[in-house]
Amino acid sequence: MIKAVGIVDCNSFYASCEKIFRPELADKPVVVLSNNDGIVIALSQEAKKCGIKRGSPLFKIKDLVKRYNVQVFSSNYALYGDISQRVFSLVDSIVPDMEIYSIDEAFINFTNVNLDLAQFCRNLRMKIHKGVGIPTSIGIAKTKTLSKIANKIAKNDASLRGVCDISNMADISSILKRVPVDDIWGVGWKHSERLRKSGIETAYDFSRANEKWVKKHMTVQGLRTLYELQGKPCIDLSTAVPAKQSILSSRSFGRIIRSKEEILEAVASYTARAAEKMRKQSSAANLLYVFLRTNPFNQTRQYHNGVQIPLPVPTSATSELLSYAAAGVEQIYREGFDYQKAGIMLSGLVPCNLDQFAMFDPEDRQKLKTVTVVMDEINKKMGRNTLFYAAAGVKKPWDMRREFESPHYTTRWKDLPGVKAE
DNA sequence: TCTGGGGTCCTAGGACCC
DNA sequence: TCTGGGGTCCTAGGACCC
Repeated sequence: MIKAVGIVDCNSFYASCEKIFRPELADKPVVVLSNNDGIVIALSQEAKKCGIKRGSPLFKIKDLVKRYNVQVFSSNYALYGDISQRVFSLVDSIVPDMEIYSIDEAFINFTNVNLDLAQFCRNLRMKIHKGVGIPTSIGIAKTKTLSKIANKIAKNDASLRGVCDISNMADISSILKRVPVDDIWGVGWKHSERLRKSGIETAYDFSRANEKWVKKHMTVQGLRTLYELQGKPCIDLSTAVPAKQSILSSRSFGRIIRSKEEILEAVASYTARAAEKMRKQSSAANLLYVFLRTNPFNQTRQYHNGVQIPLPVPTSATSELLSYAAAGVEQIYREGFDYQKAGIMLSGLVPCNLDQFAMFDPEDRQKLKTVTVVMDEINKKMGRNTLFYAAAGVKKPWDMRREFESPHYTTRWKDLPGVKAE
């Protein structure tokens, strides 16, 4: 039996998405910023060559942007989500079995497949590039963790033409010796520091580390990573998309906010978004968590606080959640702070459609259901926030900055790219 | 002036029960 | 008032990912 797993990873995904509709940017440096145009979260190969790093605040790279004429974009998640769907529905139509892992990555199951995997994957890449316009890299190995390592090699070695297959290699120790511990999937900043202190510098060292020590300091998750590096699969491929267990909606404000009224509006708007996401997966929440905080990077007086509110009956109705969220804000808000961020989290999610209702329930659920369904339908058809609750405010002084936003080419009718008639 | 947002998994420790 | 082990359930917080 052949046991192999592949990972398809879109190169510089957000930056590549922006390039699709702007062919003249094909070989130009492009960066994409976080919400509020704060830091760089994605950058094209060309931008990397200019010396720009992921995570840099925009104000710190202003000079480089100017000198190299770097194209700057605010993040446009509607566009990225749509392109992602196109990429992976194409992949899904070609491969035997896959698991979407993130917006720009999917694992492929090659167990019991009799194919020249490298050749198959080179074809797959080509089809994605031709069909959607996104460049990808593919790594193939015996386990997920090793496939991530192979993927990195594919990205960095042009002679491999985007695909690296190490699934058949009898001895991969020479490869593992070249991978620093902090490049291992599942080993983050904290653990790599501790590992280095114990003399474990590379993936090879880690694969031979003491199991008890690893379990003690890195829990069973660390142990799984260790086995995976040894070629023993421990992290399953799960092709079904599991329902989310919690849903978070939070934002830094476009500017400092002091008044309770504006916080209430912002939180109401986040609540509406979270509730919408929750209904999309047919869940209802048992628990609502609201938090707000000042900017931890500033020297100003700090205040972080949050409150958990148990909901008497699991619900997904926006109007109902709004009133609990507002009560939460009332509880934790203190006058006299420069607030920078707020958010809400819905958790204790249970499967539920709006047809169900509890006995002894004070709310008129039939009415709530009708209102909610109609609003969701209209917003889906006409664009987000066509209909919204007044509690979310109209002026939105707290809304994020997006100075460099690209048009919503694929998700907003009026932004469809035009074709000029001759 | 300016530093993202949205998730998951795991464990330790407290509350509570018998 | 003091004494004890053992079990379950829940939550906060840490670590990780993209």
